[in-house]
Amino acid sequence: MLISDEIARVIEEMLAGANGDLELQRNTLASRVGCVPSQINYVITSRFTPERGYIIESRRGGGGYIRIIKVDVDRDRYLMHFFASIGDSLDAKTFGGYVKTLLHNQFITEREAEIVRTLGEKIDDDGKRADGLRQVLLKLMK
Amino acid sequence: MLISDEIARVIEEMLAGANGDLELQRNTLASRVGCVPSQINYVITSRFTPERGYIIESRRGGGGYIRIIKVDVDRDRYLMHFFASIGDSLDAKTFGGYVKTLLHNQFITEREAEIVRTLGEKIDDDGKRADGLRQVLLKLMK
DNA sequence: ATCATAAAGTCAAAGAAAGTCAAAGTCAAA
DNA sequence: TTTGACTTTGACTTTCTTTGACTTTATGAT
Repeated sequence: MLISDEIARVIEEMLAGANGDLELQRNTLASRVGCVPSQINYVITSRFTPERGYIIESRRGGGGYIRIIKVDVDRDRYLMHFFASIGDSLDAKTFGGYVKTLLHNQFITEREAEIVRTLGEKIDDDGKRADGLRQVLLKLMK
Repeated sequence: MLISDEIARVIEEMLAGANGDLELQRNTLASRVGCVPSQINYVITSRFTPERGYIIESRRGGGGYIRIIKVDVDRDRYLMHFFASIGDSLDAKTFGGYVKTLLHNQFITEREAEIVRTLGEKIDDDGKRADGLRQVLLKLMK
């Protein structure tokens, strides 16, 4: 049984008890579960990724922390479906369509749509475009 | 809980009760909140910066004080200046700095900042990055 | 003018967290 | 049995905070 899996289990447990919004101390967790601190980073980057619906924030120095937010993708059928339907590649035109839909359904404001369109135009790669849109959605679902 | 955050909280509170123009005694505040006087300076320089829309004045000696003014910058003028300072090429880090500044000065919301950051990460080219940010600003200035 | 006192400012050291990265280990699949 | 993905470890880096000794500036009394 892997330590990393154990760490992930503990984090998920804490996350559940914190309504999907958890703030933890890296060193504390590391010593509690018995591993080196940097392994916490490994677990987070390998398992609590944006792709899987997690948002990570952190701060160093005194009073530092790591914040893990679980985006409840199931909360909204529509968004979930939307999210899934994006796929891993998106040409510019389709991208625009998605933005329009989001705006229409009031998931984003007009200003936000402008920003997404404008920056979307600067992305060359279809994969990155899909990735970007999915990540934006995750942030907004917070 | 950080003492610096507590100090910042107290200052903001006083600032609110003083219509954005506050004069305080460093030593008095320090002893009230229980820290060394120089920590007040630390909090001011790390949190009440011009970037975030504060002006600091002070005087030493008998009857000395620190004055903190929360300033509301003129939107269009500021954006214009900002716009000009971007230039035609922007590395990822500088881009992030600009976003932070816009957020701090409340020209964009937290959500909008997230969008800009997320999509900004998907842009490879320094020129396109600068271009994108400038265009976003133009949209917001409308 | 000079000196005592009262502020605030500066700066560097120490402390407290988290981040990065590469080397070494594990293990299953080809 | 070699390869390659995934894991474990620890040294080193970066960021942020706390503290205190020392400096500078202002006021007022002698």
